Amino acid sequence: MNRSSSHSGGRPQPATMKDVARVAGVALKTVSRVVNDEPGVSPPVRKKVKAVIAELGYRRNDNARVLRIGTTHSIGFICEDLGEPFVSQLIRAIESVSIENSSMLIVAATGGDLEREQEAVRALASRQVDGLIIAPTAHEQPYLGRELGNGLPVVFVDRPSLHHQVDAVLTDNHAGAQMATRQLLQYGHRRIAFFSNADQLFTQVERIDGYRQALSAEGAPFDEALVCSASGNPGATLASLQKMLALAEPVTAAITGDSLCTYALLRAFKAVGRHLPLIGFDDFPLADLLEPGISVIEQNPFDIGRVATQLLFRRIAGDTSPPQTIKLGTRLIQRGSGEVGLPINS
Amino acid sequence: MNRSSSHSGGRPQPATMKDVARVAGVALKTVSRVVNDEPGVSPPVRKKVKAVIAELGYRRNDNARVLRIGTTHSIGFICEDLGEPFVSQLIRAIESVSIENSSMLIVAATGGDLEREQEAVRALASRQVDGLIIAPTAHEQPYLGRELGNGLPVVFVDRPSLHHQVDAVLTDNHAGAQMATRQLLQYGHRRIAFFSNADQLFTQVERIDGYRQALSAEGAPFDEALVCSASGNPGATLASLQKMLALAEPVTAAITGDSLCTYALLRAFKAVGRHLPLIGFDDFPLADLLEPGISVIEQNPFDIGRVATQLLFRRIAGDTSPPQTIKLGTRLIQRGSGEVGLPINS
DNA sequence: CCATTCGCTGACAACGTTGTACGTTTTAAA
DNA sequence: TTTAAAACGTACAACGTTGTCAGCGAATGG
Repeated sequence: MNRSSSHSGGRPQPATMKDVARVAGVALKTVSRVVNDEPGVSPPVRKKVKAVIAELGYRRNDNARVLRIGTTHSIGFICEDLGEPFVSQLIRAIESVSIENSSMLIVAATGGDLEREQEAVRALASRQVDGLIIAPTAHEQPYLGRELGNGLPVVFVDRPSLHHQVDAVLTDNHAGAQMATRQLLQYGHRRIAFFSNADQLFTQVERIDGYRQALSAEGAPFDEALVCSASGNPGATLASLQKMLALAEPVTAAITGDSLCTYALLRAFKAVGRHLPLIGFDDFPLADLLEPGISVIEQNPFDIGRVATQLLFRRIAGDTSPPQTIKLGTRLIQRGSGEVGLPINS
Repeated sequence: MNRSSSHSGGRPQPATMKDVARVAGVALKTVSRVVNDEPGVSPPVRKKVKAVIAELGYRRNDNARVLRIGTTHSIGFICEDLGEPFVSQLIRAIESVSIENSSMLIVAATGGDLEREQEAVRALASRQVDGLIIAPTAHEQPYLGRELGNGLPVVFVDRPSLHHQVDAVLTDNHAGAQMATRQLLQYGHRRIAFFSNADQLFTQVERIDGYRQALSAEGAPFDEALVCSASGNPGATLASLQKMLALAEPVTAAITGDSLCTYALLRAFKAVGRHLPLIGFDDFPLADLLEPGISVIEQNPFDIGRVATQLLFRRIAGDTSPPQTIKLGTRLIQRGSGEVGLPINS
């Protein structure tokens, strides 16, 4: 059979070490030594082998290698949607740290479906990834026990695992929301709305909780009527806003749970012809160019990814200290030259 | 040695088919048949084997499988920066089509370094990916010959390969820029600037070329002084803009080469206190909420990724028709209620 | 001159899986 | 009952690589 590189139709069979050995007239193991830069091969033989390798276009088959060696030098990343800006920065960081540790990155999206999440974990585990980074969809990962039991290192990002003792790297959502709320309270606001898009989502729950806690710490009443939890939908956001403005004690400021909510609320502001002081979770491009500029609580997805991946590689290297949860701080970026602090009704 | 799942310290050895066979008291191949749902195993035996699999937490080792079967069911994606919004949508599409074809996606970033690009191709090829999607950094891929010779299917996205006969899926940058230019010309503009961020980049070259061609088709002179090619840098953009405004025949409208340029130019507008009619390449969130709304030429990175990946899987399936270049159209999104069409100097 | 070391090379088994070939038992048809 | 075929089960070799060990000649030491 033709095992050479370029000529003849069909998909040519790539050359193997055996082929190289045969053509070079040496033993298989000698080729292996040359390929892996191992000592014990005389310069002339080494040169000859290298020439044949180039001639045949030989490339080492890492799958066979893995079978022998045991480690794949690859990690997996599982999330809901690879297209989100937050995830995009996560991936960038994960890949970058991964390459530093000479590993490759396999990504998988679940679309928020728990079954696909399980399927992804199964597939990645079958491929013998050295470790897994998961931005989980749900609170529970019933399928994860087997993998953890098999010793697969796993780090959660953005959201924790509630039922497994696993490393997690999260944003300090609670503190971030508190910071935003306190800021608005400090400028005299008492009727602060919270626009969230999914009130069962961990990050959103934490943020609403921080908001709530900051309110009560300042003696401001928490009002269910000032919480909108369908803010992914622009229509629902507008309706909510109108309702809140029509209250006996109308809303005077707002916090949004993520950038989609911020977008939706900004559109609602435009629709009602009125702009309220607003602090949004997540920074977004051009936030400073809008009139007024939008203040935000900035998370740092790149850092989350970086820290998580570094932790993962420590686990892969054998670190068996107890699982830890790392919370990364947020930053309040004030924009709009004090808009946030405008007195009520201005 | 302990090959069971959970107890005992250290990293436990995962169970193998051999272990399952031994514990279940059947032959290796019988376990293989059960695992792969092949016929030829009686229900009681099948049940017994499944029970042992669950008991030992056995999981098939796909690397060994690959060695036998030959196909890894994985594809690779190589780009400059995994964090770009454009790339993010590409990945989303590629992963999605990949999963439909029961393949996983391995991603690699090059940071624009040709050597790392080569390294990534080498690594992915060594891992025996079934195919490769590349958003190339440079015009040349000197290293690619070996892989193509070895029969590795490759599809380029966003930018073509100039020296290899390879499939490519691109945006019709030329037509998009022409469309934008014609639109501005139609409203009477003759002094249209082009703000690009890298004039040697394929996409930017194409766009400038389209712009240039549309100008000359309408008898409008092309003026080197109206082209800024360092527009990634906000400072340079501002300086350019000021220079263009100070010309004897000053600029009256602008086209930007990508969203970063758009951002930079918008900031420059703000800095000089003057807003020119603008059509930007690439849509961006909130473009409609700015005052005035920003018109854009919209590309569709998701479609590019989808089409490219579908093409790749056709190649993987054995399609040997000649390499093709697919250009996807753009769409002009008009915003700002006619701002684009405002007469000069309004 | 023999014994020992050293540098180089090769034969072979193993990694975990699947395809092939061939037994053995059960079932159905003659 | 006999015969054929189906159903079930097993043994073995291969996929491409690397670790182990042994062999060989030459150089070194006594």
